[in-house]
Amino acid sequence: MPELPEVEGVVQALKPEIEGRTIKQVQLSEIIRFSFSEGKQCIVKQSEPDAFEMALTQMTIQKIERRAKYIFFHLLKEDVSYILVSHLGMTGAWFVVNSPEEIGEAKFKKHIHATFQMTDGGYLIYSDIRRFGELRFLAQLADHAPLTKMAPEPFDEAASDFFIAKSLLPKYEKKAVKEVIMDGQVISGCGNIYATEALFAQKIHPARKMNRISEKRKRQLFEAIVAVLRQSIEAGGSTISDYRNINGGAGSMQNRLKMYGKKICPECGTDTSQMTIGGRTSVFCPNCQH
DNA sequence: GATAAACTCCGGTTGC
DNA sequence: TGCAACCGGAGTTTA
Repeated sequence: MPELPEVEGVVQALKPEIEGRTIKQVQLSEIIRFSFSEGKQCIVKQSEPDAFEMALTQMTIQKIERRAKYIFFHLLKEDVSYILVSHLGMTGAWFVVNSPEEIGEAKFKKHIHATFQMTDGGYLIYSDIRRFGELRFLAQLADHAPLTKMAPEPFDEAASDFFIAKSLLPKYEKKAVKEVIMDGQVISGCGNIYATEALFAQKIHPARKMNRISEKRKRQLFEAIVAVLRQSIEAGGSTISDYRNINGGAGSMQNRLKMYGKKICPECGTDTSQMTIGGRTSVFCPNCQH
């Protein structure tokens, strides 16, 4: 499942391939169309499928950037700018190919949901096995309110102070630390994998209440999150489950994970424990983490 | 009104 | 071999 480092890898791979190119034609899948006719917004949000395809035709992709776990495609048509917001959900993947047939893995080829044919030939393709991802065409980010409520990028100078301030709010102070750090309105881009790793690195129990952690420890935890995110970006992300980069390739961070998905603590050899926190499976060492 | 918990989307994977 | 249970970002709905 793609988290911030994986999305960063996708964006870095897409940039040289796609920036500056113009979309000739867009084709959405029959599943998207059928779901829409049933009243559901499958992958494509806030737009009718026909309107989405029409709107993106002749758009030039000026710039691609990552924000939290989102990909922003900055678009331009007839001097007016727009944004295509993409979230990969659990199983979304982008491919840049000369023909859709080039997608090697059957399960990705089978679940193609958006095909962007470019004016210079070639295709930008969005595939999504479980359809948890989203494509949202907007005139401006404010047209989707949650995007304006995101915490700053964890690498921003102000992000640590932002985290401290948020953690003191009544809404968060009595919650489990893991639930808080995974909230995109508190810290951007920290999903289950990296929250698990950072809490283990800091020997903090994932269920510990926020108000039972000192400011100093909170700042240390924040730094641990930033460190593990940076390390993972350098390693090309974690290849777990259905994440692939745009070449269908794999990162290596999964080999460096110390607690996520582990049965035994690598530090002390104790069997790890599991519990559900904020609706998510959480792994920790009952001996090391307090 | 603010907050929280429940619910929704889905198919590959796992376990019986 | 078949089949039900399970999992999870982020948004929406219900309590």
